[in-house]
Formats: sequence, C-alpha cells, structure tokens
Amino acid sequence: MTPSRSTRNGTPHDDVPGTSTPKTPDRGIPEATVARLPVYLRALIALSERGIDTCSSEGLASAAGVNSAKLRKDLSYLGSYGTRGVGYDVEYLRYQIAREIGVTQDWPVIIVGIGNLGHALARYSGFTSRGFRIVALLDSDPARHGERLEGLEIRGYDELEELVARHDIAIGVIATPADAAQLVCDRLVAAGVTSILNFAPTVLTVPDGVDVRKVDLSIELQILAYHEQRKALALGDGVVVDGMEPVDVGSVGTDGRAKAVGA
Amino acid sequence: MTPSRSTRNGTPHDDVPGTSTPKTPDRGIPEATVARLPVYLRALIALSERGIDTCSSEGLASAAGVNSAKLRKDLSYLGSYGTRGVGYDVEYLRYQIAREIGVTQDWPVIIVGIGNLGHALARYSGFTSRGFRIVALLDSDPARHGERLEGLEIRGYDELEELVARHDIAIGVIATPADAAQLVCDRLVAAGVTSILNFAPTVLTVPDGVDVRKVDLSIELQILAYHEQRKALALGDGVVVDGMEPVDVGSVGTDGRAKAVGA
DNA sequence: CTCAGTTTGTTCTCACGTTCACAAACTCCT
DNA sequence: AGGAGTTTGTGAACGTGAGAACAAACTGAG
Repeated sequence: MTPSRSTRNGTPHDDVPGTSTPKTPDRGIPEATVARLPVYLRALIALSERGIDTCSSEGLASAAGVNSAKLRKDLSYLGSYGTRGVGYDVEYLRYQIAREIGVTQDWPVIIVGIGNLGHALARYSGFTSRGFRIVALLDSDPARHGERLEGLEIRGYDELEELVARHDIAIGVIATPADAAQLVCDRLVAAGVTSILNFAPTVLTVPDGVDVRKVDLSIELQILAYHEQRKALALGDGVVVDGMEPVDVGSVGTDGRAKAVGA
Repeated sequence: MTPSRSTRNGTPHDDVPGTSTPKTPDRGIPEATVARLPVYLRALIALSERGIDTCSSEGLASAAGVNSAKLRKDLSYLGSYGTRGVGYDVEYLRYQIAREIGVTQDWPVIIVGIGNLGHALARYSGFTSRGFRIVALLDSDPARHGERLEGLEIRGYDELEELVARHDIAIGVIATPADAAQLVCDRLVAAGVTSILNFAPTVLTVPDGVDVRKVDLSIELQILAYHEQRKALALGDGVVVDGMEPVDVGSVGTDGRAKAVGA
C-alpha cells in the first residue's frame, strides 16, 4: 500500500527539475519539529487504537497539545502526507512519522547504572513498546551482578565493550551517580555508542558526532519553582526582594514562605 | 478567588490583558535563560565544594556546558553580579541564582503514582538536596497503602486534597500510568497545586495559571533515534546531509574532545 | 460540469534566542 | 600615577521558531 521506496537522497544543492524525483523532504528538519514528532506519533497511535482512521490537522493538533498551524508546518517538513479537504490518514501518517524518526524497527539500548532510577528505566514499558529494546544492564556493584531484571542479567562494567559490540548498540542510557557519569560516557563512546541519554546530574563532554540529551529531574522542578515563586509574588505577597548580604544558602529558611494562592 | 478558572488548554502564553494582573513589567527573564539557571547553580555548587571562591564567565560556562557569551547574557538578566577584570564570586552568585529561582527555602512536593518510576523519584536524593522536600506519596493501589518509603507512608487518593492543603503544596509530580494522569492532574489542580511535573506519557490539559512541564523518557530516546538514523544514513550513503558533516564517529580514541552543545 | 464547502501546504511577518564584538570597569605592575 | 592586561555587561547582527493568513487542491451535490 505504501510506496515506502522513497529514495532518501539528501540533495545537497537544489534539485533536478523535470525528472520524476518525488519531493524529497529529507533535508534539515528543524530541531523543534523533531522534538514534536514523537508527540504526534503518540497521538496518532492513540487515535489508531480508538479505531479512528482519518483526522484533520485541528483534531490531531489538539490531541498533541499544539496549535494546528504549527502541526501543519511541522508535517510539511516531512512531505505532503495529507489530502486537502479531507485530512490525514491516521495509519499512513503514523507510519511516515515512525519511519522519519527511525522507530520502525527496534534500536538496541544499554542501561548503565541500575540504582533506583536505572531499575525503574529497565522496567519502563514505554521504552520497549516504542521502538527500543533494552539488551544490556550494567552496574558497578558486584553484589548486584547476576541479578535478573526483566529477563536480563545485570553485568559488570568489564563487559561493556563486548556487549556494545555484540549487540551493535548505538544508544546508551546513563543512570549512574554524577561522579561516575563521565567515565561511563567515555567508555560507551569508545565502544561505539554515538547517542547518549544522560540522567546523571552532570554535564557530559563528548567528541563531535556524538549526541547527548539530558534529563535532569531536579532542574525541571527548579524551573517550576521559579514560575511558582513569581506567581506567589505577583499575587500581592509582600515583596521579598534583595537581601544584599552574601549569606550562605542554608540559613535563609523561614522568611520567604510564599504560595497560598487566594481562595 | 483564583483568577480565570477556565478549562482551556494552558498555552505557554499567560499575559491576558484586561485582568487585574499587572503585566510584570519588572524582571522578565527569558524562558531559555530560566531553564539554564539551574545548570549554572549546580556548577557553582560544584565549584564551591571544591573550595573555589572566584570564577570567570569562561570557567563557569565550560563547567555548565555553554559558551561564555550566553552565560554572561543570562546572568545580566539577573543583575550585575560580577566584577569586571575579576569575575564572579562563587558564593555570592550561587546565592543570587538560588534566590532568583526560589530554592533558598524548601518547596513541599507531592508525588502521585508510586510505581517503578514514582518509587525511584521518592528515593532520588537530587530532589531533597536541591530545594524540595517530598511530603506526600500517593498511590491508587490499596495494597500499597501504609508501606513506608523514605520515612513517608504511601497513602490513597482520598487523602489528596487534605494533604495538599495541610502542607500547602504548590508543586505536584505525576508518575501514574497515562490513563490516570489527567484525572490526578485535575484533582491536584482543584486542590490548589499550580505547578505539575508530568512523567506520564500523555498531554495534560490544565487551566490558565497552572504550569506543566513534561518529562517523557521515550520521547527523548526517539529524538536520539532520529539523529542516530541520520548519522547512519549519512555514513552509509556517503551523502552529506545538509547541516551535518559526515563526521567519522569511529575515531574516538583520540584525546580531542568537544562539547556536544547544539551539535 | 460547475459551484460551494472544507482542509492542507506555504508564505509572510514578527518575536525570541544566540553569537559577535566592543566599550566600560577593574587589577596589577612599573 | 599611569598604562597594560583582563573580564564583564550589552548593543547589534543573525538565525530559528511561532502564528496568521491565504491560495491550492480535494469532495460532494446539483
């Protein structure tokens, strides 16, 4: 049903007109769009599971939490997969986005650091159900080696290189404490991993060509705290501005207690 | 009363003219800067713990993984806290950033959904050590009620409203399955929570005035997969996809490193 | 076939974020 | 004291992203 044989030529300079080159939308998808494609994909899967086979940009946009103009523009980077006057075919668009992201087949993933978080990640069904397959779990603690988790045995760092090579792993997840993260990162990269998802609260340094994305839970909370503080201040709480003394952070406990929104 | 109790989707925009809310003419810090302030704070804490009491924008920037111009511009939104020709006083700047973010005192936090992820979050020391204190754990499963975790007892949803009110909780963390998230969100908001950190893989709809940040683990992996796929194609086809050099990702044994910022 | 209605894809404009470059301000040395 | 060397803070240029608006393209009825 799907043509799916689209030649992925990334035409460096502009094209050869007249020939049967289909619109190759494969070049330069903006990063902001790339970050939203998985959201669209998830929304399409939800629609699909509810038996809906066609949707408008308006409907898909609201399911994804964006406005329709943005959605249409995002999709236009992939190509013209909709039909004017009709909308989008859910299954077809779902496949196209999955193909563009690269999750039509499973990526093998290694998780390093099976503490609280790593343990939860290994068990997280969202990974395995969406284009990823966890194939190796590593921890530095020898006491945990051999322990089984989701059908996998926890192994030691000494097997890192072999496991990455054997399973041809390109994506690694780091869930170690902060002080071990850079070391683990270096070994992963040296072994051939070129994409890293970092949960450790530290900045990783990697060579060119390696992608790092970080997920920092306390940073997310701090961003919320900033806005929360502003809300509290805006609601007429006493202005709590500048204490000019360079006091140490721990000693300022009681004063700034804010919040308590109306009602 | 709480202003604007509409059920519209909470868009990032919040300046609605006509209401009594002053348009916050004072210190509008750009959102991109706000997201980086916690990173700077963490870097400053690390420097402080190593006994370093002064740093240049260059040094702090490299510790935070950004370039120095961006760091200086970010800090300039807070005020002039540096000294030309010298640099920044680590302790002083640390305090100023902490105050700006609002983490000079602890924020009480509730976690709803103590599955794999919620369990890990409750035990995550990064929360408690950086301006947040977990004061309540909720789960829908009665079998888990009464179980103790980090000195807290897991409770049922029926105590949600009372706990939020008693501890004056403004920030909630949702770690439930996707299908329960919106319901939990609604109850949290109704109880008075105005900032939500959502780990459930679903789009939350909240009234105006409520902030939601989402952390979606599988989305992060999918973004990595997209870039990974492009790297593989670029290498395999020998095609220079625009914006990306055909970098030799295999050359990793060398000492030459670079920051992976905006690669 | 033609016309009215609907929805996409694209263009244009504006706002935001990043980077550059340099004056201002500070320290240190002579 | 004065000049050389540093480093911050900021104005300006540049690139990216968001939203509005509209022409193009499709459906369906008469």
